[in-house]
Amino acid sequence: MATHLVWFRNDLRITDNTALTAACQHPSDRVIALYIATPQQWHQHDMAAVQAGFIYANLCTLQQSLASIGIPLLVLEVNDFGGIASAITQVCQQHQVDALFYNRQYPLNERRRDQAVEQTLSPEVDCHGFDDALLFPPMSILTGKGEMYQIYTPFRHALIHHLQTKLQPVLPAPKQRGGEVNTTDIPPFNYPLDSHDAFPAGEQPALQRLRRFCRENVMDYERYRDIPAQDMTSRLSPYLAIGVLSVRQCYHRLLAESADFLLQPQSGAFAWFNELAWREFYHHLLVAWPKLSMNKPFIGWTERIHWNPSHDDFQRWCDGETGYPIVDAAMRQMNHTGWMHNRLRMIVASFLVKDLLIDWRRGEHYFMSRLIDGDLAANNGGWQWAASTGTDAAPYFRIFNPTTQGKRFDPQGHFIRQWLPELGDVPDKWIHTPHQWSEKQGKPIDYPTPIVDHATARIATLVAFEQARKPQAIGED
DNA sequence: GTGCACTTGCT
DNA sequence: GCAAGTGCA
Repeated sequence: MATHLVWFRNDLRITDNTALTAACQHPSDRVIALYIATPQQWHQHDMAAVQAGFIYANLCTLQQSLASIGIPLLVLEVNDFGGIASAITQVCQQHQVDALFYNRQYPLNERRRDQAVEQTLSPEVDCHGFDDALLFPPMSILTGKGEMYQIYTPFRHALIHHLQTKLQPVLPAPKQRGGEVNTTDIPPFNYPLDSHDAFPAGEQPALQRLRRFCRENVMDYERYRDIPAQDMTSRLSPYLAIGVLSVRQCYHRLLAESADFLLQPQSGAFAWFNELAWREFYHHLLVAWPKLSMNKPFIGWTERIHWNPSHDDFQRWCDGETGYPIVDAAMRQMNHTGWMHNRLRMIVASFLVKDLLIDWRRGEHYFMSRLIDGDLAANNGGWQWAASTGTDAAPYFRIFNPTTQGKRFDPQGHFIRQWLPELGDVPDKWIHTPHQWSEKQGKPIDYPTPIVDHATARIATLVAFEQARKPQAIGED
């Protein structure tokens, strides 16, 4: 009989958990689980209080579900990654652990942390890392030249090929083992913890939501996903971000409901699959190009852009006080709920970068500090896409018009009115340009005038990008 | 080399 | 129509 320690990190579930399953392979072995909170590290990574609260809530349900299969959960708190190796060593000595099991995390700091742990523990403790967080391990989906893709569409083609030939099945939760496990309440982390009713904690609510979405909503996803007032998105991102749900579970569930969706690129199921594929793409990218984890843009020359350093402009964007209703409503949705509709994320990101000419990294960090589904790879990928600094050739001269976007995706202003009650009197026709209505009527409204004129800002941004791209053209002749 | 294609737009 | 390059097969 051996003692196995399962170290939970971004995989707070017992179903389809590769490391947990491996640790439980032999019924006679003793299995204990461990989670280590790292408040200092979270702070450095701008983790949102809603996400920390969500982790805490899900850890509590994880403790229960682990107890139900006879596995006790230890929860420790260590300030940062530096203290983890010694903390785990101590646990291993206390419980006479023979082997450590964990699912790999791919960002740079996490990989370094795991290396340090393995070095410290070996050879007394066998360490087993598993690829579990993605459909396929990073650097396993490659071009003909053996390199990671830089363009999404060919990556997706290769991904589909892999899915059809070598995807792992979903793993069931391990069978119950050993005797009863007593649980005591997990003390709250030494970190701000917020919670929100919109995302109930636990694997069961997550799986229910997944099943329901794939059964009832996904067919309409292509048609309605861009309408924030409709809210036809899956709302599964918070669960995926901390691993309450696995992406394999999502894919298999989708396949169970729409067996041939890969043959129907127009279907809602395919559109949603695209989102899972984007997640996969961005995670693979982050591993292939470490600079992406180091605050660097993918396209080098964009480092030469002279960003607007304004603290005030940035703050107004953060607070939803820009005078562009769709932008402000979106920011207030995020500030109040910890979540923002995907279409709106693109709109507000484009606005910060292309209208205010503010460094995308400030927006990226702000998003992380507010989002319940904050995920380094997806968030960075999304921001670099919006800022035109990323892999895909989203030409920088393609700039969202916030008013046009608002009219297209929230025509009657249903979403805007939800978050900007001060615009209650503004007729639908003017809901995207309330200041114009106000002037016309001679009625003041309690809402800011636009922080910038879009047409003017657009030109300025084009110039700033063009100058950065061709610096030698300046001052010559 | 050679041709095709490139998330979600805008004036 | 833009506008321009280059990743990928």
